[in-house]
Amino acid sequence: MGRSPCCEKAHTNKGAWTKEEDQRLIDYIRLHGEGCWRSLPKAAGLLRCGKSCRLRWINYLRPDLKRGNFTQQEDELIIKLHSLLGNKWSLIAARLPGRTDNEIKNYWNTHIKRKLLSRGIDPQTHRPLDHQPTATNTITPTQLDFRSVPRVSIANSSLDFKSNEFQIKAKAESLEEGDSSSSGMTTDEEQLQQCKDKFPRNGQDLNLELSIGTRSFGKKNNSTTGISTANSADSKPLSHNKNFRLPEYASSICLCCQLGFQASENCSNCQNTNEFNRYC
DNA sequence: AAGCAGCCCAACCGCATGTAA
DNA sequence: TTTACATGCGGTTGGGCTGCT
Repeated sequence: MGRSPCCEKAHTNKGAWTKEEDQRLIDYIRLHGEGCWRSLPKAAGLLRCGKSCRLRWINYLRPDLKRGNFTQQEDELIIKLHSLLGNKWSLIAARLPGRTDNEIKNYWNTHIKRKLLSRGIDPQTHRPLDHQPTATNTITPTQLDFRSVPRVSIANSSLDFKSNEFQIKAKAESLEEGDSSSSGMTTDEEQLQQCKDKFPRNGQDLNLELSIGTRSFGKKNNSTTGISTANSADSKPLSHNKNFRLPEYASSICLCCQLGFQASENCSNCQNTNEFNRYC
């Protein structure tokens, strides 16, 4: 079954946005807020498709965007997050205040990939380039199908999906407590140790507690996984809900804080509850 | 100065997912 | 339960910019 186009393509502009179009979009959203992207172009007098308007707003016009170069801290945080989440750019962006998924994706492809390759690290697997995969290797983030699991959490460095269909074992905690110098260290443990060496903790312990939310905060519990969705609020887009406030769990899952990111003391995600900030 | 190649990034496209009817 | 629609995500593209010859 083919899908109908999202808009009437014959009468829409494409390509770069003009200043006038930008201003129209900004003015409209200031007056009416985000949401209902399909009808927005017509209402705002723009000859653009709704998706294009949404993208332009999210990636370029939003007032809370941080422009300019990525800092060294952001670089390292992106690398850490990518090693955990894979190409889940929206999840990564949710943990970098003021950065968009598109921006991070571009930055990854143009800078960080090269940087990791120069360090002799495979950007996809975060393993040494000469590493030969074995049958017992743990699953890399990019192999995870997050969509099949509505909400998962990585707590205490270990988790199971769907009754042991597969398992990730990140042993940072046990390494922390155990004797890493022992000759009995496994290959994975060695790699984790290397990873720990590569990413100094800025004086704090690395806590891998991580929760991954779906786009909408649905009402249902997932009985097959036994993992409940985050809240029971209205599942409409956040901007549609005038009573929207940051979910209660948000501060508990702020990964930039959990990772010991130095700037976390001032993490705007944890403090700011306006609707432009996504949960972090 | 002109031509070329490579890089960067804004924008597009197709697909997946959630939801309302 | 099914279907159509709206939205969001990730991969890809292409035009502009920059540096090199």
